[in-house]
Amino acid sequence: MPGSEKQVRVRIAPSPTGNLHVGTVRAALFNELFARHHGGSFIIRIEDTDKARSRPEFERNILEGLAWLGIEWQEGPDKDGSFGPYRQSERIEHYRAALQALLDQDKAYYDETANNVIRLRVAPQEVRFTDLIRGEIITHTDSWGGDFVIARDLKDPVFHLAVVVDDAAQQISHVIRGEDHISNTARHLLLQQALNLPTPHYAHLPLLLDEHRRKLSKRAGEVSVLTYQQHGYLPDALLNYLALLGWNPKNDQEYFTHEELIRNFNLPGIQKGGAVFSLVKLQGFNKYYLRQLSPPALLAAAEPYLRQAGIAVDNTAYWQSALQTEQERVSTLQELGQAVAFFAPDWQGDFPGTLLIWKKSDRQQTRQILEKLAQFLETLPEPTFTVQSLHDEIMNWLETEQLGRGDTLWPLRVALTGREHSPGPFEVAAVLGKQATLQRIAQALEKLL
RNA sequence: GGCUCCAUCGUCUAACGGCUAGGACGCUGCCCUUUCAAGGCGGAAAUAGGGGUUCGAUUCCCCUUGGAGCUACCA
Repeated sequence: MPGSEKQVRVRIAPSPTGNLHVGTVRAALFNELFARHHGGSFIIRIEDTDKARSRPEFERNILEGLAWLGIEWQEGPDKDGSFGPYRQSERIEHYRAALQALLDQDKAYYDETANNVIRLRVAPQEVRFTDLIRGEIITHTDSWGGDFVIARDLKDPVFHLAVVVDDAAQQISHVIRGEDHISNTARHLLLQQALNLPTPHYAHLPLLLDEHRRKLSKRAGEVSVLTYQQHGYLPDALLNYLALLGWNPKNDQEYFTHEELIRNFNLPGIQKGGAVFSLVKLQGFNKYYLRQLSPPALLAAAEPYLRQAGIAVDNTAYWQSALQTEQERVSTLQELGQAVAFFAPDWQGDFPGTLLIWKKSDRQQTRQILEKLAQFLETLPEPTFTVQSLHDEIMNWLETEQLGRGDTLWPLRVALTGREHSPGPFEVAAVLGKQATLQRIAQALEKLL
């Protein structure tokens, strides 16, 4: 078309028949990135024409999940624009009018042989359109049998009719949706022709696949965003990972902020083949984003998970330091909450005494060393309880006492943490402070009697 | 079955028709080291097969094979 470029308006049209799905998130993300890259609008339209399965709590879950991820929309059921309403259940009049027009012009008819549903008349023909990602796609109407159902009755339209009417009414310029809709597109084109409506551009995204390379579905497991939220994945990590599933910037960059994604996003960077959703790789991203958090941000993010692990955060500085010792060692906030449990002031070291004994040592020797170490630590002033000073002091002491590192540091670490694997003893002791450190060593000694 | 889409390491992917096919995650060897991580330095790992076109195909065309999606009065 000559003249000014049409305003970019895109949408996602989730049906509120389940909690927010990662596939929906990725479609939402790609639409949002496309809109913002082109200075356009991103719209959320709730497709609740399936009255039996649609539920308001699912709509809420979808909207809250997208907001949690930092995906922004300009118009939606909770954000009025000039193209509302944004729930199909509230747009029945539009569909009724369209259906009536089709019936009046004899472009559609009541099918008396099948429950009196309304069908669109379709002359046998080839339907073609240009997909922005795949190029020209040609379908013959014979392949699905021609006339197709567009409504159960005047007030009960089927998805095909509703999308076409709404996309036109809301001036959608680009329909960016899952590959599973490719075969529906021909029907939508036919409907647009019958209703004299414009045809938007279409771009069909590759599917998200499970480990068996089948379409990611609820049955396949962890597809609900809520689950990832509960497990302690960071929104930025999920967003970054999802953006790279089926799209890439044509270079080696892996980590993107939301703004960088907006700047770099384009349709040619979208892949044609389906992409397997890998929890392992998502964990890698989450680990990376976890490491980027400042101590206050880390505490803020981790607090719900600490509470979940039975930890009351009464001392901000203490818990910030405690979290830092595990920050690089875990991949989710949930793991983090469990990992720092031993820092609780009222921790009762519930571990077997044998765990205190280093592989080349024995019970008696371990006891003697811990006793001596406690006496030595007793002489250190409180300000010495920093990672660096403790390291220097204890290492020096080991040398003068002619003691082995493993023989000493392993039991110390276990005495303080009760764990086979944990942060180093200096890090932990520095957080605990002198008093708690000595107390835990004393507690451990009792296990060696 | 019919229709449609797709095809580079295990996975996500890069490579104007032109270097030893690059990166990331994972796996793995060594170093570091009190454990586990982290970190440093290495390694294994891919163009599905067959025909063309071309001086030259990962790249373009065809066939085969394989996979997926759709095939609802669900969206």
